[in-house]
Amino acid sequence: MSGGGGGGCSIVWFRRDLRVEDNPALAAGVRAGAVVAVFIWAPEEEGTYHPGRVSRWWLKHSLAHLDSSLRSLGTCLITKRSSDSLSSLLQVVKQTGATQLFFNHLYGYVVVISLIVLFRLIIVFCDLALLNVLNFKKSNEDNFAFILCQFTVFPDPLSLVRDHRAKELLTAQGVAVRSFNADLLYEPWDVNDAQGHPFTTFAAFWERCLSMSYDPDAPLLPPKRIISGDVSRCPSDTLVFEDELEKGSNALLARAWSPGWSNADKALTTFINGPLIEYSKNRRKADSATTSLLSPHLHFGEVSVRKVFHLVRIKQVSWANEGNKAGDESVNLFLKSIGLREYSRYLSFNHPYSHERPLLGHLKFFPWVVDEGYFKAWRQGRTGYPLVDAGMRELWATGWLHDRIRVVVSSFFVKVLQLPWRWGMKYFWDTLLDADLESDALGWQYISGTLPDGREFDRIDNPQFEGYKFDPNGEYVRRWLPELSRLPTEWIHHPWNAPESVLQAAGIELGSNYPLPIVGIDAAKVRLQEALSEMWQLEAASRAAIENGTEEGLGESFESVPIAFPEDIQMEENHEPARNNPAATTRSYEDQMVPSMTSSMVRVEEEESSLDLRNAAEDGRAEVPRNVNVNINQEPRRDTLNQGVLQTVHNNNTLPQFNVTTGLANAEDSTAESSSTSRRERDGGEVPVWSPTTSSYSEQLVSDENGIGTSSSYLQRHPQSHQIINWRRLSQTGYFLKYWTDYQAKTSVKHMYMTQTGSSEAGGCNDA
DNA sequence: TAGAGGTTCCT
DNA sequence: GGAACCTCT
Repeated sequence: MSGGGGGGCSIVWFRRDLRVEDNPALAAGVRAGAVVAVFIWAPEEEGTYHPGRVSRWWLKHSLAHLDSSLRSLGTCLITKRSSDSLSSLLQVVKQTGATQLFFNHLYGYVVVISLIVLFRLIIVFCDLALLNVLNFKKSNEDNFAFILCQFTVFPDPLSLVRDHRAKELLTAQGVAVRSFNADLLYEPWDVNDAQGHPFTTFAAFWERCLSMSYDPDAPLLPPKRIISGDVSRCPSDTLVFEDELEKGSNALLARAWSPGWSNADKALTTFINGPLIEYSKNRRKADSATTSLLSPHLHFGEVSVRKVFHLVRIKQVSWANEGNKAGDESVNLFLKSIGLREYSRYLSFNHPYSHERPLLGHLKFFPWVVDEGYFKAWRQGRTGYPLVDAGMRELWATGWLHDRIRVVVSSFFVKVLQLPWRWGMKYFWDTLLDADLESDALGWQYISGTLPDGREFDRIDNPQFEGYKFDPNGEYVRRWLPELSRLPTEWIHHPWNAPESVLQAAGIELGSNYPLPIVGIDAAKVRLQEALSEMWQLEAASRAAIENGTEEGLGESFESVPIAFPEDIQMEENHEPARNNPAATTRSYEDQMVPSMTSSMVRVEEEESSLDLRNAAEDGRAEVPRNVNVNINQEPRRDTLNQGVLQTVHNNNTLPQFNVTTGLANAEDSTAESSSTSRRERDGGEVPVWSPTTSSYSEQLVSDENGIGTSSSYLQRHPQSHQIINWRRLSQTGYFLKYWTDYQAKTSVKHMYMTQTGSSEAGGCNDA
């Protein structure tokens, strides 16, 4: 391996580390000599989770900022448009004569799937073939075409695996590759319990992180100067991050946000010297001004989490010396949110499929309400619950939401509306500036009760009470729901209880200019209990079938009846619902359009912005059908699908995935007549099937004595059927999961990365 | 001081 | 909804 700067240049591959400060890969490149900085834009590789409009807007500006910083240091950012990062990387190697590649780790999910149904079939029929393929690969065969093929068709459990393939491929081409941890305080494999096992609850995980025997690496300074590699034969592609339709909406984002690493740095300083000290006191406020607003910067790696950690800890020490208890508490609380981000990566490392697959087995039997009217009302902030609606309007308008409000709106989504959680996650993904697959998956699974330490599913938070908790004076609601702006605080979070005279005085006509509650909370509670009973019943039936040996596969198929992702269900009201056209691949961006910024973001006159918002709500999107707003307490109509599902459970099916497909077709037929028809299905979200066809999974579920639980109370209430997936077992079950475990064991991913990282350079290739 | 009762927080 | 933490008697 060539070291030092004497030979060819180094490529520094930027991904989600768009900064020059505390960037170990860049620092290594600079140490090694001449540098070619590269960013490859390959959104297709992200499959369903390719970046939404607001994320793309951020990326565009962040890259421009990075390029400008690199230019001032002596080089520039080469950008490439690609459908395949690896081949683009190889191309850059050839064009620049690079002999080294440096990049920083990603730990997240990589999903390379677009034709999900097709993929199901591939899995069913090609299991063995893929196994052979893997063996082939493991034999160290250096076959570029094969790896590329695998790369584009195969859903990687982890970015680490993808990166490892890049490393293998480039090493075979004579390029020395090194990667670094730049995204986490501690590598996921370094944080284990006393037995050396990964933690399965956040509190224990974070406690361990904070008591590690060594501190996270101190942040690196930016390079003083960068010697540019020869890029004369390596032209940049022009990257297009927004179309004409999106530009108008995006222009408004710039009034509130400043992407770019040095702006991130400013935001960090501002926060530490300002809101941080009152972070604990203000944590119950829905107001964004009390938060760090760092999340989009962190997502794109514009600021290093280690720098955040160090600066905040320094502040904590100084406050501790002053005896400032509130400051100390605030820091702990803020660091906890940093810890949650760490934990999301930790989970995705240890449990690669948690963005698609509930970690607890029972939820796959939950009969989700598949109602596009509900979904639309939620998206548009027209559910009739002011706090929820205000949150959804803020999200829609600004691409951002306070963490508390995220919990409120997503909890409402799952528990009250009982819409498939993956729909909501996908919508967040498309609309949040800080959309982050790992964090969002953690959040939604927490809400959906699928984490061992998450909320119980059978608990419904009442948005009215939450409203008075997080927005006691109604300011937040009034800011985002101008139609309620004149309603007294007493009624602001439950206008449906307000006397007619009060409503009249406030200019509110419920069901007309503001909806009645879309679902009554009491009705939702009843409905949720029914749904849970049904879930346990189905789960028990499935288990019985498995024990009888009549049903081998279903227990493993976590997605028995798929529900299309919302992007597949076209969101516009003026289109036929996509259930009539599930294969439609056209994407609707309408729901991502930002109609207006409002006062909280742009600090313009309240009245003007309110008008904007109102206009936007009425013009920018199709109206929510009136009937959606007035059917309070109305039970969504059930169709016969569930009977079919039950039959499916009892039937002897050797290919459960086909049931899946059939179930989808049936569902489409049964609901084709009306877009406002409600129906229930057993699970949420169209999920690519990497569920195995082997039978070991279910047995492990049943027989596992080491299973981890949800909160014990919940378990106690459902001892009869609560089978919990053991996470260690989970990671060993299923074809792909098995693949990952094998991968970890046989290629020693951990060892590989440890020996590559700068912190243990003696074990890796030398830098000279 | 044990225990009742209230409050807070929950990834 | 309930564990964990308080305050009060």
